[in-house]
This record gives sequence, structure tokens and C-alpha cells, in this order.
Amino acid sequence: MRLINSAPMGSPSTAALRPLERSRIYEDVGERLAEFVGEARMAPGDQFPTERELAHKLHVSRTSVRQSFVVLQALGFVDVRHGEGMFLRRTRGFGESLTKLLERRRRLPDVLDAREALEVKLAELAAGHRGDDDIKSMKAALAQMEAEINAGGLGIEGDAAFHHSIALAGRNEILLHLIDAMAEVIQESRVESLSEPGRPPRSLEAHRRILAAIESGSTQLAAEEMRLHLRVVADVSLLRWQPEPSDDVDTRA
Amino acid sequence: MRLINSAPMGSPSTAALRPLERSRIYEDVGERLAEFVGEARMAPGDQFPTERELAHKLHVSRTSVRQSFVVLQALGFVDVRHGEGMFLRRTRGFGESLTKLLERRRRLPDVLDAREALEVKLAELAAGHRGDDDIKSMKAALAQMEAEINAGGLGIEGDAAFHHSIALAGRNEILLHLIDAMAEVIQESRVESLSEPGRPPRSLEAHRRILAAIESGSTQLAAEEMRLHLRVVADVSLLRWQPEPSDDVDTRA
DNA sequence: ATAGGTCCAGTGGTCCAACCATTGACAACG
DNA sequence: CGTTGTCAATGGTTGGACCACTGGACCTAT
Repeated sequence: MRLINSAPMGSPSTAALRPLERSRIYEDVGERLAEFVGEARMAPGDQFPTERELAHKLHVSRTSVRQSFVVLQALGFVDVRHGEGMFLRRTRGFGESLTKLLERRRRLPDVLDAREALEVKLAELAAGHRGDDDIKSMKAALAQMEAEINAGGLGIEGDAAFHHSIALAGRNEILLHLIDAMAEVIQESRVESLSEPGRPPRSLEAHRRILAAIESGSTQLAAEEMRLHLRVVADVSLLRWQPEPSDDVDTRA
Repeated sequence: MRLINSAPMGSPSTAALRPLERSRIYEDVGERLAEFVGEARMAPGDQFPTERELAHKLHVSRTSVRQSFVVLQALGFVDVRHGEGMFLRRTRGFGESLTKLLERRRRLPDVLDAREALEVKLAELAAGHRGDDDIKSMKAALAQMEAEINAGGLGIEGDAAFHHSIALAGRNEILLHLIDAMAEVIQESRVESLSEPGRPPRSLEAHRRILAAIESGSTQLAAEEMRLHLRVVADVSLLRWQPEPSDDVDTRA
């Protein structure tokens, strides 16, 4: 009797026997709904079919349909009104959450550009508001970073704390929320950048210049210093990055 | 027999008889979970109690608990692993979706700053990539705006189309997603701004300058023109804006 | 005729109880 | 000692029941 795939681990890539992945039903329903919105040419304000009808048509339980809509509502794509029905709010990017976007398609350049857009503005705002507490926490973060580096570390914790304290100092809940949502991917690029030989001290120096600019109250200078810093970080990160073989086709025009 | 509130409509504001609003259970559960994360000092990676246990403790059905977690997962705050349990991913801003944030706390300055952060960068990126199709759709949008204005309108449609075509030309899905998520509130500020006497023609002119900058390929100039344009828009919008009486206290530090 | 009230069918909101699918740990086996 | 089987715990899904809200149809008194 011939044994198939007797090798204990790391056997050659048997394409057919790759692990099959099961998605959750409410995700599938979400995709179908996205299709439906397109096919039915739904416009904002239009009403969806009933929960019961959708459940029947899609051969799933009403619970699953509801789960889909609960998510869609949280993402702001639909309005659910008790006793009335469910209505479309906006069409573009239907069903696509930022989180899923960041997980699925990790184009590093996009992440770095988005980060720059947000953080440069936050530094500018921070320079405009700059409270004593804000400055204090920034200095504390820099001290922490310096200590980490002197101890032979990369200063990752301090780096993260510094950028976060600036984000807080910006006093803009929307931008803060966006930066927080991207925290994970940003953290990855941070580690990469600081792993480059000689980077941590230079990064610390750049941080000092940013802090000085913020403390001086010059919004323009603060923005410029932050931009400069992030461009350097981006360059280093991009060195190691190479686009994945396109696993799917970009359907956008 | 004395009738209370016999006035047919628009009776004086009886504070106690304001319409009471009922929240959905899964939203309440979400808030409790946020509390719990704080009280229990949960850190990323920590495991939540079982669905069944939470349902029992909170005196709600397991279904409601699940709906909460479905949302939390979509927003990227928790990881739900079949057969294992539910785990915390990130702490900051727990349970707060951008949509809810934009609905609840409509601080116009925040919106305008966030818009500037995103659109300035998008204009810069657009100038870097600039494909023929992109330029073409921008020109079409400007033509539409001009036609609207000549017809006595405000050019709102054309304005929106112009900014959107730039966002598309930026070739950055993350920034595009963020702008789309803010589309509604941005649209409101757009209407306000263009309603100001004499605004539409001036806005059209600013758009032409932006387009020229993008077409020239100068990323820096494109960014600067967009920033200038948005600052003017912001000034106009802010004229009519006044902060609402603070209906709740900011709990953040 | 019409203003007002009542009733009711349709819709989303919640709950429950059962069962399926996956995981990890542990015991049993060779 | 490693392999295999078993099992309990956990999330995933279902169907059905009932509640709460909305809007319109219908009725009624003026």
C-alpha cells in the first residue's frame, strides 16, 4: 500500500490538497448583497428586500441575514429602521471595512502614504494646540526611546508612544480614530525601519526636531519635520518590500 | 377632564416628554464589553469570556452577544476563532466605528482638518500618477461644474465629481476608502460652502488651478493648490458653524 | 367631506433550544 | 514514545416563536 504524502512536514506543494477555507455565512451574504446592490442598480435611499425574503431566497436563516446587516449598519452602508425596513445609504466600497482592506491587500506604499497624510496633519494640529501635558508626554516618550536604545534596544516602544502622544495632542477624534485603526500595520513598518542598522539614533534625532517644532508652535515647521521623518522611514521600509505576485486582478477602472 | 398637551403641534419644549430613544441590545452589550475591557485591564491577545457565559451574566440571549462580536470583529477590535474563543485585538477606541463617530460628534473643524489631510495627499499622489483617463474625468467634472453654474446652479455635482476623480487618481485604496467613509459629512460642508454668494465661480477657478498642477506633474504644487482651496472652503463653512452646547463631557485625558 | 381614532398586516428586534463544526487536551493504544 | 481515538468546550447556524414599531386601511362621529 502506497502512502500518500508520507513526508512528515513541508511536503512539496500539492496544489489540490491545500487547506480549504470556509468563510462565515454572514460574510457570504454580505458579498451577495454587494452584488445585488450592483445588479439591481440600487441608489442611496432605496429599500432592500425583507430579512425574511432574503433569508428564503439565499437559503440561509434569518439570523445570518441579520448578522450581515448588523455589520453593514456599523460600517455605515445601510440604515435599518425598526418597523420599516432596511435602506441603502451609500454605494461606494459597499461592505468593505477598513480593517478587512488592511488585512487583505497589504500594499506597503499605500500604508505609508496614508500614514504620512494623517500624521503630518496631526503634527501640524499638535503644534497649534500644544498643551503642557501633551508636551510632557512627548518628552517622556522620547526619554523612554533613548533609554531603550541605550539599553541596546531599538526604541520601538518609545517611538510608538511618541507618535501616539502627537496624535492625541492633535485634538481631532476623527484623525485619531483613523490612525488607531491603522496602528497594527504601522507598527509593522516601524519595526522594519528601526531594525535597519544605525536607524534608532537617527530616528530619535528626527523626533527631537519634531518635538522642538511642535513646542515652538510653528505649525508649518512641525508638519515639515514630520513629513521629512516619515519619508526616511518609508524609504527604509520600502527597501525590503516587494509587491506580492498579483493574486487577483484590480477591477477598478 | 383636563387634557395635557392639547396643542396640536409645536408645543413648548417639555424637556421631560422628549421622545425617548431605545437602543438596540447588541449596542448596549458592546458598551458593556468596552467597560469590561477597561475594568478587567484586558490587553491585546487576551481572551473574552464565553458567549454563553456573557449571555448569562448580562441577561441577554446568546444571539445578542454574538451580534455584538460580529460587529466588533468587522471593526477589527476582536478576533473570533472557531473552537477556541474570542480575543481582544486592540484596545484604543474600542467599539467606536468611524461612522458612529461622524454621526455622533459632528465637530466641523475636525471634519475639515481630516478632509484636508486626506485630499491634499491624494492630490499629491494624483499628480505623481496622472493617467490620461484620470485627467479626462477631472476635465469632465469641471465641464459639468461649469455647466451647472452657467445654468444658475451651484455646481455641487461637478464639485463632488472633481474631488472624487482626484481621489481615484491617487491610486491608494486606503485613502480612497477613508474619503468615501467621510463622503456624507463632506458633502454637507460642500453645500454650505457653495451656497455662499459668489463662491461657485471662484471654486471653479481654484479647481482649474488644481487640475493644471496635477497635469503638470508637480506633486508639490498640486498639494499646495488643493490645500489652498480647502482652506478657503473651510473658512466659509466655519462662518456658519457654532459648537453645539456640550451635551456630554469629554472623558479623554 | 373630513378630522380623528382604531385596527391590522408587515417589518425589524429578541429570545430560545437544538444541533453542527472546530479545536485542544487527554486517554488509550500500538 | 508516538500515534490515534475520544471528548468536552467553544464558536457557527438554524427554525420558530414572540415582541415592538410603523404605516396605511378602515371606521366613525362631527
